[in-house]
Amino acid sequence: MPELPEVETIARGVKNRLRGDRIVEAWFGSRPQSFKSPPARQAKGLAGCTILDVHRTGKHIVFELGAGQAAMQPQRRQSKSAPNPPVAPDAQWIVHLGMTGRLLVTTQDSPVAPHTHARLDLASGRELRFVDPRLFGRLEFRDLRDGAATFQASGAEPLTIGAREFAEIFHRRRMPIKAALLNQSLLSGVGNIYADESLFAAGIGPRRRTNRLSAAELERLRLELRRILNHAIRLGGSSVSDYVDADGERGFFQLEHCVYQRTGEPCRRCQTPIRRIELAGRGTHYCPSCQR
DNA sequence: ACAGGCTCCTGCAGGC
DNA sequence: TGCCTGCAGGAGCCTG
Repeated sequence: MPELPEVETIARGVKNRLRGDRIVEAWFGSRPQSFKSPPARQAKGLAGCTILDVHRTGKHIVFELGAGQAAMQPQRRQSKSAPNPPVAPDAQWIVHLGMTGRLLVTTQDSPVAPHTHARLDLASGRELRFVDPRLFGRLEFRDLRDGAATFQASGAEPLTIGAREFAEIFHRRRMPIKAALLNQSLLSGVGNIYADESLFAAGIGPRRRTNRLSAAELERLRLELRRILNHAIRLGGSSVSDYVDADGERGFFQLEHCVYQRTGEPCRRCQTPIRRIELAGRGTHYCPSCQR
């Protein structure tokens, strides 16, 4: 299940492979759940666009697109020396992987996997495919020339948020801290794994109400969350090619979880069995001794 | 405005 | 061996 570190790694991998390539034609399937904007409009908008950049915002992968040939010119002029200057995009394609969504870069003749909901034919002869068995992922196209707003995450960015803003966000709420970490309108990108792991690292019980946490505890949580996310990004980086190319989720779960899905196993710090409860509708794992 | 619960969807693990 | 049940979860929506 891709959270911030996985999405960051995938976005980097896709960017390295596809930047500068052009979408010749796009095909969309017939599962309406997958499409945040109408599939016919997405296909029409994507056709002919050049992929200028790919990056992560929250758990979303954002493709910055240039319409037609004009977008390629600045890249050609600059190709050898300095990095390309930023080019204002004409459109964006926004991919949310949900739980089971994957982006695959394949050749055009490779067999189409079940649950493939979108295929983009590329000028390089390759194909970018969106595969998503559980249909929790979403695809959206925004034509910025039509006045659509640039995509923005609803919550703050966990890797860069400062101490004051972090404290302000959580201090006003009364919900359990675990629920708050999962709330994407507060922080964007944290999912179940990293919520549990960061709370363990910070020594905070998942049921604690956010407004009852001390300033020191909130700051500890902010720093541990950032540390764990960055650590996971470093681990994920090594396996991006496997993931994007073919079948591998291999490598993405190298991260040594301390609590997540370790119910009943001994805490790595104090040997107390890890406990599992349900909180905010999610399985929640914690050490009853280390987390207060 | 906020908190919390429900729902979507399918693959897989575990039990009988 | 094969079927059935329950579980996994991101985020939008609904209710209190």
